[in-house]
Amino acid sequence: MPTIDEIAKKSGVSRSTVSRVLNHHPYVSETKRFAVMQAIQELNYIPNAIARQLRSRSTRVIAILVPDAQHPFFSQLIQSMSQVLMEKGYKSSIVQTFYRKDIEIETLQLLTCREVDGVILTSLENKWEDVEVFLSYGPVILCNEYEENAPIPIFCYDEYGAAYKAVSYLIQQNHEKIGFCFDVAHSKAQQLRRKGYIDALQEARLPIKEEWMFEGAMKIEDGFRIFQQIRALNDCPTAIFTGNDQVAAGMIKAAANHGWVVPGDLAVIGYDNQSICQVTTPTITTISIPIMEVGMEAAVSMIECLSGYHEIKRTVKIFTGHLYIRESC
Amino acid sequence: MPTIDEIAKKSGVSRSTVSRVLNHHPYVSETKRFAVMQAIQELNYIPNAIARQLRSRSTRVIAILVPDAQHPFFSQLIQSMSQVLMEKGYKSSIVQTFYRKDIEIETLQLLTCREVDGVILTSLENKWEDVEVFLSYGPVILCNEYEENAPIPIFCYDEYGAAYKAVSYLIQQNHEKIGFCFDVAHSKAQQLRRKGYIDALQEARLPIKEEWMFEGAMKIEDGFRIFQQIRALNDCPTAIFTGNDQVAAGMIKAAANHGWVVPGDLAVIGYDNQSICQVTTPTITTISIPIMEVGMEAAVSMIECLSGYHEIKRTVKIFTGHLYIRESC
DNA sequence: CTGAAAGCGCTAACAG
DNA sequence: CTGTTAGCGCTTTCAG
Repeated sequence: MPTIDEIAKKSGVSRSTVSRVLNHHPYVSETKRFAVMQAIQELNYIPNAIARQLRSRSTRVIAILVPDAQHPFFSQLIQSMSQVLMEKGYKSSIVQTFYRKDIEIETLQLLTCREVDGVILTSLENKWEDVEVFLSYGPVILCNEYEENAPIPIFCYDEYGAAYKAVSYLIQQNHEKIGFCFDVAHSKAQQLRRKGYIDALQEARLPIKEEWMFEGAMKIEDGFRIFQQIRALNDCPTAIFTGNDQVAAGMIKAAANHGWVVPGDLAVIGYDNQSICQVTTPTITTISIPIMEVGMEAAVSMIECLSGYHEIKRTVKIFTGHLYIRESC
Repeated sequence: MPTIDEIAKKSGVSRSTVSRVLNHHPYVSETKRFAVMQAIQELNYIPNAIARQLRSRSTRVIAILVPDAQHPFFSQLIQSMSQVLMEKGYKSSIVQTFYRKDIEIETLQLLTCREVDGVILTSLENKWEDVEVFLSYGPVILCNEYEENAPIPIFCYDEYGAAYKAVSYLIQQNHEKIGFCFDVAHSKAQQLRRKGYIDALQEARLPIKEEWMFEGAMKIEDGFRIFQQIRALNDCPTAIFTGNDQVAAGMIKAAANHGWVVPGDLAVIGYDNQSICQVTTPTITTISIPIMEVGMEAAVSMIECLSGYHEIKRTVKIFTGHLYIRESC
């Protein structure tokens, strides 16, 4: 593995000159540039990235934190962010928290020790105070999560509005007993959704029952499980806002397997508008949100923060979801 | 951002001593260790990771190359690999090739410039000769792809056997016109699958028609599209080996939308045994393969290569898939 | 047990 | 236009 010094020696120039041609500086004579290029070719030289990073104090790596890379929602976010970052010459380091606080903090520490240039959080496991201390070390961006007063760029959905819209639609269909699913209780985004759900019910003077709210709703299997929980209830909801399409798909299938008719016996509404909505029977009515767009905007914003064109300050961009009606309610 | 020198100064020792306590060396007096620890605490010091990496010539970062992080198959692989790597103190840098040759090469170059310690390839876009040149710079592992003679660890599925098994099952059900889907033609794994498909047909003296083989089969939408292609054929197959569950799900739904009965009018068989198999109507008969296990083993193997316990040599571990019968054929 | 010194590979003033 | 020089922050001999 040749170093810059070997190139310098071989091409008969100083190491600065080699560095200059490497970095496309002007003011290098054609002769020397050529000699250097040739040596680089011959020795098959590639500059050591770590040494450069130490010098330049920048790694061009962005950490993207997700709870679970396997979930379609997050993998879509990862895909869109990575693509934008790559196009701009940044690499993305994906870290899964598995909903664990400690992993989130450890990753933020990569900022402190200069191993990454920035961090994009797609969920928030810790209290904001515990995250805030890292802000002085580099840009942190919130995407898909909301935090009151956080002085950073935030890209999120109108969770309140989406839930309100979904539940209102169910009410409009004459449902009076409506359930709600969420993933983790500590998420602000989920709390906003819950508020939308409750407000819609309250305005319609419909019953609000704790036993109609189900935690841990992320995957198809959770849909199976929650259907069983519903079935076991004395007083079952007739409609449910599942919070994501995977859960909706699982619930629809579990219901069918037990002879329930969807939407007749149980109306189901999803969230995200993923492809899976189109392949279940019945197909899934859902909240359509611009996942890729949000990922891309967050990535662009990160790059802007890093280019230092403007100081990092609180900006909140809220993306609106709209109801996409199919067959499940 | 304090450096090791500031800690040294503050705690009244040399920078070597600070380094020693940082690295849990023995032979540091309790008094000094304590003083250093205190200074670290007070100044909130975290060692600069890049400087360490430059010194130690190791980044503890593994690049994981996937064509598309959004596809459930690859996101499962990513998840399992990342988890194992994280547990062993490695970070994973996910790079999507989007099936592009140049991105694959660029990522392998990260090995050359020491920015990553190893590379795991979950697909292979370039000719092997073009990848081989990077082997001298660090461990490269093949996972989910096969390459004759590559002198590296390979973890893959018995693609030939799986396809043969699936197609034989369809033949057993008295199908005589059987179609085949694949993602990209240059993949060795896909070529092996195709061979299994063709051999099974040949042994049963069944017709082999190029027009029953469909390229670009990756996602639900591809299932929709390929169904349309099938429908447009003068002579339609009565059964199809879709190569992945997403495509199977899409095809089943498209068929139903056009009044076809699955499996009556078209028998469909998937691959991967993902959760989606359980939510379609009919549910999907598929080839079940141990995706997570393969990912984990590949990650473990990478760590072993890096620990240098044994030299890197060709090892081929083939995982067997088995037929998981549900309703779609 | 501890400190001085050398250097990982590269960049960027600075002075020609 | 080019070379010398001084580090980036850390680890690790090598002598005490």
